[in-house]
Amino acid sequence: MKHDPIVELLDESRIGQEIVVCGWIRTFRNDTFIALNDGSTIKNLQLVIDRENFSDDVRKRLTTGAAISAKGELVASQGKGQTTEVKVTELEIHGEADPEEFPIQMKRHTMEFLREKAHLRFRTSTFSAVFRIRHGMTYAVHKYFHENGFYNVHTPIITGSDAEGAGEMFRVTTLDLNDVPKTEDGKIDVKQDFFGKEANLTVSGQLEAELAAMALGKVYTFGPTFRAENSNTSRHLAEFWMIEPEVAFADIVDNMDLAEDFMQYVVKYALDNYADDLEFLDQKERNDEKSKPQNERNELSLIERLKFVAENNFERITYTEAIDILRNSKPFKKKKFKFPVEWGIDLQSEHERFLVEKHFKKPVIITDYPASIKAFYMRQNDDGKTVAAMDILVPGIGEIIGGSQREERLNILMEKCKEFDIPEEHVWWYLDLRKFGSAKHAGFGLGFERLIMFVTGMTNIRDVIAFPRTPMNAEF
RNA sequence: UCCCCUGUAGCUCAGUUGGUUAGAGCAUCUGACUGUUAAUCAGAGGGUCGUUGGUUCAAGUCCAACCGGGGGAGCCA
Repeated sequence: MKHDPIVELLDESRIGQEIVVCGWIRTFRNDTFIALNDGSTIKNLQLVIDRENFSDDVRKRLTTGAAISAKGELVASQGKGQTTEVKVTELEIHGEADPEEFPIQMKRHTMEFLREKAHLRFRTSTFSAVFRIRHGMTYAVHKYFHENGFYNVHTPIITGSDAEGAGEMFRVTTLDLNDVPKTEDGKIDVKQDFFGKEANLTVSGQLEAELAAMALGKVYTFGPTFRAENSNTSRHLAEFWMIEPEVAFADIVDNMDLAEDFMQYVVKYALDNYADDLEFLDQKERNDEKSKPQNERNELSLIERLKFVAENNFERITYTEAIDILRNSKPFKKKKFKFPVEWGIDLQSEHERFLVEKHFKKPVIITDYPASIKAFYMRQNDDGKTVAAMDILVPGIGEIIGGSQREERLNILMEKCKEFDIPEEHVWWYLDLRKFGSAKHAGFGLGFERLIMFVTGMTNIRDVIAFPRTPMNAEF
């Protein structure tokens, strides 16, 4: 059915035209006024039903959630809440929504309740705003990389490489689980499986992206990623989307510059293109925070935070400097930290939060971590103790980006494999890259959902993805 | 996986030291009103108190196990 998106009918320029709209009823007030939403904008269009032209029977079926289309003239509104409205002449009800059963009402629901109604939560203002912004961020990611000379690479979702050490993996198999073929010594006979070897869902496209970068120069991946960790937190998913740029002839500083420029670009894109949705989420956050104690509220509003990030440089410190700051901090001296702070140990959430939310109050890039707490492929620094790693931490979410300059020297990488107990035959292709035209290169991984949390102000990662996959949860 | 909190109407919640027939607001239904803005006003219906077992004359309330949800931690993006 040919029809006009509501987003185009809200300002005065089309007043006087005959229009057709389709959408879902948010409320039907006073037996006369329909608030209609079609997903093209967070705002509703008001339809005015002349009671004399529409029977009681028709009006009775106009309930919250029903799908309708309407034809009529767009006129200047007589009421105060909107500039335009539709004087309806024809009305069609496509699908009723039984008010006794339809669970979504024109009032506040908890995020937990809506999470159980995953098929209907798109109909709410909050989630439609989140998913419009999510789309915009997807577009902004591709736009940024395309405009900066990067090529998108589709790295495999099913992978035979298992030495990345990035986390627990989901096994992929076509073997009959009720009758698994065994070898003579009682182990699973993987030779009979689909790929003739163990296969898993990818935990990262990085190693493959490196191969592409060392030919195409600048590449990025943007795809689904799977971690079979039993993580029950507001910032972990079993299935999430990750963005992984990889750049040849780049060092750790180039990498930081790229990450910061990228973050500022996509945040600015949201501010410039999704003002209505952000305004709504900004207001929602203020309302939600009214019930919280002062010290748990954000000092800046959502939109103020985004503007701040778009306009200010990130703080850059080394791991060693971070340890010094922590050891000289008030909470350390008053023994408020639960975990010890000393050079060589990994930073805990409480330490990261102090640095980002209390000390610097802005995104922080921490570099040059001890080699022992980072992955085997990260480039060893000249001090022999640290590697050229970088994590970007943002207020409220924590780690949003993790990256590094990669070890390009074959002999050092081979030593690292030994140290980390990674058999060379598992990563021969990755090592080969260092044999033939090796060069320094760097990249990072950015959790897309964590970016969406940051941009929308949503506090649970399950509420920024349409169908969250978490332990014991895959209903839809 | 660990620690803490929590589960009462469609939704959000109250329910006292265990004690009659289980409470409110919103939603729903009926009626009134008719330029409303989460419309308003009057009335009505709506409950296996997460599940199972236990203590007790008596359990929404106490105990145990299990199942869900939330917050925090670890792992990380």
